[in-house]
Amino acid sequence: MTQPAVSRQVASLERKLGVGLFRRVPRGVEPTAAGAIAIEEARNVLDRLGTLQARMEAFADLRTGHVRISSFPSANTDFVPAAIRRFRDLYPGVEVSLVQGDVAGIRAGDVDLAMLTTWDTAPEEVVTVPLLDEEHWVALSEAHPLASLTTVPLRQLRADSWVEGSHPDCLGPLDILAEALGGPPRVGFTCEDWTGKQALVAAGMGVTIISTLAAAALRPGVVLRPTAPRLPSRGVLAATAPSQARSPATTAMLRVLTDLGASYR
Amino acid sequence: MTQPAVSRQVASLERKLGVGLFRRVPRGVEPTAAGAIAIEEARNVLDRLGTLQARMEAFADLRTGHVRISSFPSANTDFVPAAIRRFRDLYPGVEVSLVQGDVAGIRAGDVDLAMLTTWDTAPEEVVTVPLLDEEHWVALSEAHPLASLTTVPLRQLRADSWVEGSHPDCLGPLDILAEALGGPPRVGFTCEDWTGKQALVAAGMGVTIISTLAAAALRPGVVLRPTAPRLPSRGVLAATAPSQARSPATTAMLRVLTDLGASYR
DNA sequence: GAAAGCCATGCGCTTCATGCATACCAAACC
DNA sequence: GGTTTGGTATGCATGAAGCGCATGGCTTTC
Repeated sequence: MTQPAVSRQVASLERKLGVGLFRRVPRGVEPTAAGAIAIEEARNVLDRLGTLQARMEAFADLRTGHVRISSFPSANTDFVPAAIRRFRDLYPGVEVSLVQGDVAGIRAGDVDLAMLTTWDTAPEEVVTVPLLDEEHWVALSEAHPLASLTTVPLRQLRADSWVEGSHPDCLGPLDILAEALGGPPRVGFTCEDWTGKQALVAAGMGVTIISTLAAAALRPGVVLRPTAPRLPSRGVLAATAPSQARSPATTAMLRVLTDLGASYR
Repeated sequence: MTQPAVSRQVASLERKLGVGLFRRVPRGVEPTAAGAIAIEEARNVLDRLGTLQARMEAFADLRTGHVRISSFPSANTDFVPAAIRRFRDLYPGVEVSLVQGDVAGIRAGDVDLAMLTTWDTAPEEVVTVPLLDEEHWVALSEAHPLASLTTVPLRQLRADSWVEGSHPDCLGPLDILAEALGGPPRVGFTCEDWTGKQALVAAGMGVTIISTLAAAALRPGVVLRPTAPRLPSRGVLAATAPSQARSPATTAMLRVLTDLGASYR
């Protein structure tokens, strides 16, 4: 800012306030009593503007903020917790929540980032980013007659009892499984969580399907085997608001998720 | 301010800060976490700006401030104290000082308002405002032989002892007095202050000249008489910086002085 | 299905602020 | 005493930024 500009601004301010702020002395200017107070108060104003900007930068620089993630059981087994762990190491000031809710929560403002699979349908207005592709294996008790095979023909599981979950991704698209089996699976148990399902399988009470993400927390006594025919793979996605409506923390979390997803390949 | 202007400003601010401040929801906007903080801090900034303005208005509205006046003994006798009294009644928040210094102090910044007479010379760059014209009388002891006259011929005071002060305005231009007397006055005493001079006069130790302003505090035992020929009158002025460089308090004091001067006529 | 709210954007305009060059003033210096 | 120097105010022209109006797009509501 050049000197004439300052000169004008000061003169204009003096006119607006109706008070002289500077006395013109031989070798420059000198604040009047009012001017000294004006300088003091102006510093206060600048200080406040500074803290405003600093607090906003804290959001932009990820020293504070909040990300709310909705996810699904198999992603919660290992992938999302690992992402949260990495995120908190990188940005300890940012709060991370795992919330109940689905992808519709993004539009409603209840969720910042939703984990999805390609078997889900995403609304039009959210952006989905592919993270990784996962395979499906059949999970058997290590005492199961077919446990010694390297690849399990699905038809031979026709008579087995199947453990399903309430979440639709638990056994995958049932029609595909039914086709491979040669008929609808015989569902012996329904269990919400992976721990319970694996416990049932380990106890020899049935077989089930486990995907890559859920396989990270495999219980002793349970073995995984590829199937013939192969079960279809499934893409895992993250859904967020479009980039201009995304918070810096959400963007950062998305980056952590894609990085982590890449390392899974 | 119209809605599109606000919309643009918010968008621009969000771009500058790198943080979204409002989420666009179906029926309007809603502050984000960062936006809520920004609003809070913005209120702080506005508060500070408000106090800045309020404190400046306190100067403009004469609820605070400072006037430094330099004056001379006869004006200090009654006129200036009365003006200060009236000023403080009108503007109790404004501090008033009587300072040592002369009209040169205005330029130097030590004095805001200087009392002058037409017998003084004022620098070019100050503004002088006439307040009143004062007459001069001869002061005699009430026991003085000429005290019974309504008008005292100055020639008859040729042989009297005169009391002068160190300040040049005490006996007025000596040459005029000398001409009226028919010769230089015989100076018997020199006394700085009016009280002392009047005491000497009351004690019959000499005579002196007293002007209108000094006459306000006339001591018992001293009488004032017009002279023949009449002594010249003298204008009393106030000198300040030019109006655009004047503080509101100085302007107000100048107004009080002119009002009070007018009431002296 | 139509109407009403509400935010974002294109467009044209005005206003404000800035920078450059310069005038002006007083002090300091040779 | 004249000249140089440090510093502020002003005329002028350029440039940018902000505003208002009108409009578009989207959603909710009657």
